[in-house]
Amino acid sequence: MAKELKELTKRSENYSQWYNDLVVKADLAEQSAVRGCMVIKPYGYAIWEKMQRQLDDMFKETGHVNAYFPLLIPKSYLSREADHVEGFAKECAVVTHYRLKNAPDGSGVVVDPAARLEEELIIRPTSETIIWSTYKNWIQSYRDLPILCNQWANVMRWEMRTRLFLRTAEFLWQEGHTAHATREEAEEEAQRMLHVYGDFAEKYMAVPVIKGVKSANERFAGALDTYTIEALMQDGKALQSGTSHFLGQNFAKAFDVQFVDKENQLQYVWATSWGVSTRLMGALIMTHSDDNGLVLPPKLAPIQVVIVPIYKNAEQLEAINQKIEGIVANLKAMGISVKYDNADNKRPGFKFAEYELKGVPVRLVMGGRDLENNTMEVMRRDTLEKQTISCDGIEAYVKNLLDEIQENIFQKALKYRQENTVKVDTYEQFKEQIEKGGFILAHWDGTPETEERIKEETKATIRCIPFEADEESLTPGTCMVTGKPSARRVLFARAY
RNA sequence: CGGAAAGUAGCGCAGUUGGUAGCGCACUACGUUCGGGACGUAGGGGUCGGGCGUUCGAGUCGCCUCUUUCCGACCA
Repeated sequence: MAKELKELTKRSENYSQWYNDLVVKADLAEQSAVRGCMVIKPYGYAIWEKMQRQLDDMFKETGHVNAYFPLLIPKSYLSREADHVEGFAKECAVVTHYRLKNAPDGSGVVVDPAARLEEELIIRPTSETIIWSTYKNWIQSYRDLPILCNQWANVMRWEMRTRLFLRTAEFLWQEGHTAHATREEAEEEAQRMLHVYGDFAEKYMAVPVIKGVKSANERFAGALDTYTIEALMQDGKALQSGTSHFLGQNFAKAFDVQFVDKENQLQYVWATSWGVSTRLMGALIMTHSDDNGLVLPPKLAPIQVVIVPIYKNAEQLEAINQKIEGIVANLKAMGISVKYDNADNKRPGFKFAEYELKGVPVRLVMGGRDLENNTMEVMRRDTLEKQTISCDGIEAYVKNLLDEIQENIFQKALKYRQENTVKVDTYEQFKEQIEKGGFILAHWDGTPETEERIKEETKATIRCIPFEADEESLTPGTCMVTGKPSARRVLFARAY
């Protein structure tokens, strides 16, 4: 194995170090000079674009449209909704001035003290407030409802500790903000979007997720209910991968958004918001990767197939080029993104290692032997298995293999999660089990106090109250901590 | 904002009792190679985070300062 990969493996005892190295070495992203921010590099961004496109299609299919709202939010807006103010992190970037001037001593530019803003502007940490202040003007009658808008944007939260893709000061996301005439419709919307996220995670990212509702402690500030998808990473920690909130009438009341219903009565509208971010990239990386690097699901891989020639001289390369040309064209015609890397400045072994690091699902190799035999070597990234097969019909074989890889990595992740999800009945067992990582299903008395105590003593939180559960989990029991009655088991884990 | 550590070439690091900076990777040129990150030869690149001090002399010692990383609190 190559030196650099050995280094990567050696460090894998420290998962977070391994993760960071992987992100950097696979050329996905790097730390920016700006505190806590990241530079998403072209290869990483290509993955994000694929995710974005797919999600956007799914939003459109469910009747949503895109819009865009301002980056800057007047400070007073953030004071409107009481719970939102109380619960939301105050770590925000604040704009106080609107002009620079040349420093009198010629040392560069300084902030012009005369250009102080009367009201400070906040760089959006999320857009509920600015959007609801806008919706107020869009909504008069029940005929104006529902409003089903989504925004692709960047947001900023001045996080104390950051990690590439998982928690950065600035991140890319989409936030859906909808307005409805009835409570039922809004609740339905919040759940619908959670299922869209769940489908996306499982069918495209090949990341199995548990869908459920958050406990009061973990709920979004200002929401009546927060629905979540929770994924289990390979180090046994949970990652909240997407959330959908039923906001009730809280924001409508805070921003005075009312409509006239069919009976000519004035009503406050019902709201939802939902979002996923570049954190999904973190989930993708941490769910599938191994010590050779990234493993990408074929449906999101920017390069699905890479072809590497092995040759001794220019004539041989020319012969291989000609042979490959047709195969590349056929693969492309089938909608497969393929890269033929016949660059002369890297040796084959280098290319192999590099594309493995980048998680390309399938590698095809043609050398002198293959040229004579009309064969190619096929390697699949998920299992690293190699096979030599005939060039005739290789396109169909590859197409099929991509589907198989997509399914296989999902099953592998699902198996891992199943093996690392256990039920415990006593607090002692719980404390022991939580050290091993993984999901724990346990009974809880439903009080924030007990939840808080568990968090303090074990660092574990209630990830969600799952929608789907086996019969035993839905049978009442007693809280593992207090012994009080519990309606059902809930999902615990340590989380990112 | 509390606790710990680190700043020396693009990256990762070494640098002894103070004597004027080195290694690996990467980079450039040429040649030989090419079925799992090639090798040889020859090159280019740093006034050691910043400031002050001690000293004939500071990467090394002292003080101050800045920055970053890690562990906590906060969070998609």
